[in-house]
Amino acid sequence: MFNKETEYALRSLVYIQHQNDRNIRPGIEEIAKEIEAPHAFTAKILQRLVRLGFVQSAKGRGGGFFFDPNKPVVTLHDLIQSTEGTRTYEGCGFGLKTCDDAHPCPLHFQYAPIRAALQKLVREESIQSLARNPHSHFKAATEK
Amino acid sequence: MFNKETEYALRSLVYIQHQNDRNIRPGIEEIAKEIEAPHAFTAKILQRLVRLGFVQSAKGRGGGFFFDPNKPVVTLHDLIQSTEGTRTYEGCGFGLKTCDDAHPCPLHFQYAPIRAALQKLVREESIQSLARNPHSHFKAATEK
DNA sequence: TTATAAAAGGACAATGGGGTCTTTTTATAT
DNA sequence: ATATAAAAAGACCCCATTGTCCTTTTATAA
Repeated sequence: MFNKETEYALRSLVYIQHQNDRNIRPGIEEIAKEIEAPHAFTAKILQRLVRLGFVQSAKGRGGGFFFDPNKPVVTLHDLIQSTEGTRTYEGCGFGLKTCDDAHPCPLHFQYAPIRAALQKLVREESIQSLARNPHSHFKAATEK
Repeated sequence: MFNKETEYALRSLVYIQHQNDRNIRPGIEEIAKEIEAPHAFTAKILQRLVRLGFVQSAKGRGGGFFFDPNKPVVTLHDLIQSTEGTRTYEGCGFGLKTCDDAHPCPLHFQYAPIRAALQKLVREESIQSLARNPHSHFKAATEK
């Protein structure tokens, strides 16, 4: 569904929140290993996410990544907006600049409800909701 | 939703079928102009689609692109498989190699039904069904 | 049979995605 | 204070996507 940067960002943040909930502030090596992503690239991505304020970091001994519990949750939509953009679930499936019920592309009435469901998903789910999802057993992640 | 190549391919083929239904075999200049895509790139894409047998072409004066009415319809899934691949609607939303009901990623139960709807869409809709869709007014297409 | 109209083919180029590697900065434990 | 552990920063690289442009082949109309 999403590109590598978004996937690594998503998995990293969920892992960080998951560990934070256990009073651990994981470092980049641990994160990259656990989510099965290249560590240098993951570092770059997290660096950006820290600059954007999605997550915080502490340098030096005992440092690592962590969330400020006082900040609002980070929705998938927030995250995706900052990485690959929302074209995937906000644009016209046919690629038209203007496409709506009044001027539909040939795919419009079939695609619109799916796109709406995607939008609902990314706006309702957050790093926190995923990290605390009792139905999932997220440990390591892998991709070809 | 899809990348440029897929979008241009999709719009080109739908336009060709639409014109064929009016006994016209459009040429590359006309197609590119109508779907608002770069003509040289569109030519490259159509060249590939001809080689793959999705559509046919005639060289020389009075030439152009056309579908063989005796061939089976080209589903969106067929087309997408030949361009960007089906990762968008077949992979795990979280990027896990293995993710199913038994070993779900944190997004699995929310994403699975949407992915299934996407798969249904691309398998049920075809170039032909889109070209003949009475509810759409596809003329020109545009994208930023 | 020759000029012309069209698609096919191939070389090239810009941009962004997906990375690596090394150095620098910062914090902390000793 | 100093060695050490960590994140930050920046230079660099490869390749796929997204194109352009020029030449060649093929068909047809005149």
